[in-house]
Amino acid sequence: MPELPEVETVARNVEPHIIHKTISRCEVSWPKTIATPSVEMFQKKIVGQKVNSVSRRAKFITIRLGQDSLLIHLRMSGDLVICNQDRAPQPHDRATIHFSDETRLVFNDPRKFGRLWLVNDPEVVTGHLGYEPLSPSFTVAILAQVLGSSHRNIKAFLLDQTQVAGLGNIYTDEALFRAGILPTRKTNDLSKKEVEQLHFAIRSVLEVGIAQNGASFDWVYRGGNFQNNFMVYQRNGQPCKICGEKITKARLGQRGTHYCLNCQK
DNA sequence: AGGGTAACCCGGACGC
DNA sequence: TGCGTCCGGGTTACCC
Repeated sequence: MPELPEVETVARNVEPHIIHKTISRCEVSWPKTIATPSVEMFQKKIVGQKVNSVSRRAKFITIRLGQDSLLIHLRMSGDLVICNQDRAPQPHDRATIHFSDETRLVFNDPRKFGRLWLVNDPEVVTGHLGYEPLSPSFTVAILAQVLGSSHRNIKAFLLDQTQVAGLGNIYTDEALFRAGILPTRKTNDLSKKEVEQLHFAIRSVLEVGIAQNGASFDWVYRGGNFQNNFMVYQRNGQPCKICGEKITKARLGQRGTHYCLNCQK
């Protein structure tokens, strides 16, 4: 095996390092609720299985194995690290999957919010999810349809993974700003033009976020550079980058919600 | 159906 | 310096 640099990675960078490899061993060091089914079953069943493919569904990473599928949700602070056997264990390593060629896939997660599943059918985990916003099937007409069938405020709707899947608090606030829509608006009260703007905003915000490898705030919430593109998120009290008005932060649906009262209607 | 709340976590920021 | 308290990310459970 050639020299393998340690890679702090995002999902789409994992595949080339693990594809077609066979799992020889698995350690889970935080045995409370991290793994489904039980940690014991997880560790036992995963050994001997070969990686067939790596894909993504909303915020879930799906690794199809010979027999089962391994699903990973990083939540906020989770990280996947590809390394060789020389890497010393780190303080927040929660699970380590060893491959027969001595390389490893380490799940590191300071906040212990991330989750792992080993299931026969990935739909058991992801079956409840709504539309994939970057999929061609997610059209303006589809968005208009799901918005029309709900009576909630748009902020809560966008966070609901069973409707449109994959937006978290940051991307919801950023998408609503870019669409010029206040987070308190009702889903079934948006004009045709606003739905079009929202559809475009959801996609572009995710595309930029993915291109930037996500956002970093500090050493825990670390990733890429999307924070440089924040228009409203965590900018409360600061001037709007478009109109100069102070960005407002309010509590909506138990979540910090950031918006510009001038740019968003 | 929608909304509100609590729980799960813990490093960091803040106040005293 | 040191200690206590609160925050926030995503999700589920549960209640009204």
